[in-house]
Amino acid sequence: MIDPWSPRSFAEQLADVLRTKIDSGEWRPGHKLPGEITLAQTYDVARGTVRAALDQLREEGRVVTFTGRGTFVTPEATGSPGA
Amino acid sequence: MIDPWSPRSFAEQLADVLRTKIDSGEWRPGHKLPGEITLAQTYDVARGTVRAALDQLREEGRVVTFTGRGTFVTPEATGSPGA
Amino acid sequence: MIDPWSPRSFAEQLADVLRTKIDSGEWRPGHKLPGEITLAQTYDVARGTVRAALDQLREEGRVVTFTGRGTFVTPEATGSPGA
Amino acid sequence: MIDPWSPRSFAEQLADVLRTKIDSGEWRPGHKLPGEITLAQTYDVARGTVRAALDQLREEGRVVTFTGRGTFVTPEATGSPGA
DNA sequence: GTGGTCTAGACCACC
DNA sequence: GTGGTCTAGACCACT
Repeated sequence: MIDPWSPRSFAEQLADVLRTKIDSGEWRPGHKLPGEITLAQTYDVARGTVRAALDQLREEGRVVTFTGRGTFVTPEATGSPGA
Repeated sequence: MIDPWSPRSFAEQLADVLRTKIDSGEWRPGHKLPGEITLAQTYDVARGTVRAALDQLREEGRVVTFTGRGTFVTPEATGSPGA
Repeated sequence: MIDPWSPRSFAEQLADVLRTKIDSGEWRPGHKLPGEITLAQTYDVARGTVRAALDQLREEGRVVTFTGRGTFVTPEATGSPGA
Repeated sequence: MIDPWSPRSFAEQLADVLRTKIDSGEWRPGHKLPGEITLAQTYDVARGTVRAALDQLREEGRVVTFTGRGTFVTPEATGSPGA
């Protein structure tokens, strides 16, 4: 899903992928995201890249993270309220 | 009552729930709290998490515990003196 | 080992039994005694009786007990220093 | 170094050991303590017990810990200013 | 019954 | 790598 030839950075691409899951409703409000390591393995990117992508989503208010607990989809972050 | 997606840890959430019962006067001074095991079952958390929550309330001076007897609401811990 | 027809109380008899194990060196300094429940089952006496016997040995300085840890033979409590 | 027959709990004993290293100046201000897992292995106790010991030293102001970095001796925690 | 201590393991974000 | 949180279980003395 991450395209090395894309003009967008890995982090941006990963953020796009995750953002889509959130906005599409695949990951609903309150959903617990996979851990950083799992995401890194799943998309074959470095952990730093995962952190950069999550930083972006955090700034957008789509996810919130809590030390020792995990990263979660913000309750009000869904683009498709229906579904 | 414990929300895994809350920004607060399980222990903090449980402390919040218990603190509210105390401050609201639902549990009046001298009231004996449910046992640690009962609380763990009631809120579906581990006993260690219950103890962490009670540790917090103990530091706040809202409850006192006696080995072999239980945990009780401190005489001066109520927010609603009336009732 | 506890004789219902003995003129000595169950607690005294149990204390005698345990004291012998200590003084004889069978239970050496630092030895951790069986738990109260185990002792009660082993000698077929009530837990209160076990506590009474242990109280006696504590007064004699032969054992020390710590909440949540257990009861131990006092380091200097052996009658047979040799062994 | 942790004595199961001590009158003090494992956590207290471990706190004693570490406190001595600090107060004696063996671990000077700013010194980074071994990680929790290392301490657990070194003293053969569970990590939870290590954390209980560190909690105590933290309350005493002898150490400070930073998530993801480690636990360090507080600048003012030394008993032997010279050395 | 109660709380107190300890174990062994897991998964998490942070650096 | 680090510490932070949580689980599930054990055994203990105390009341």
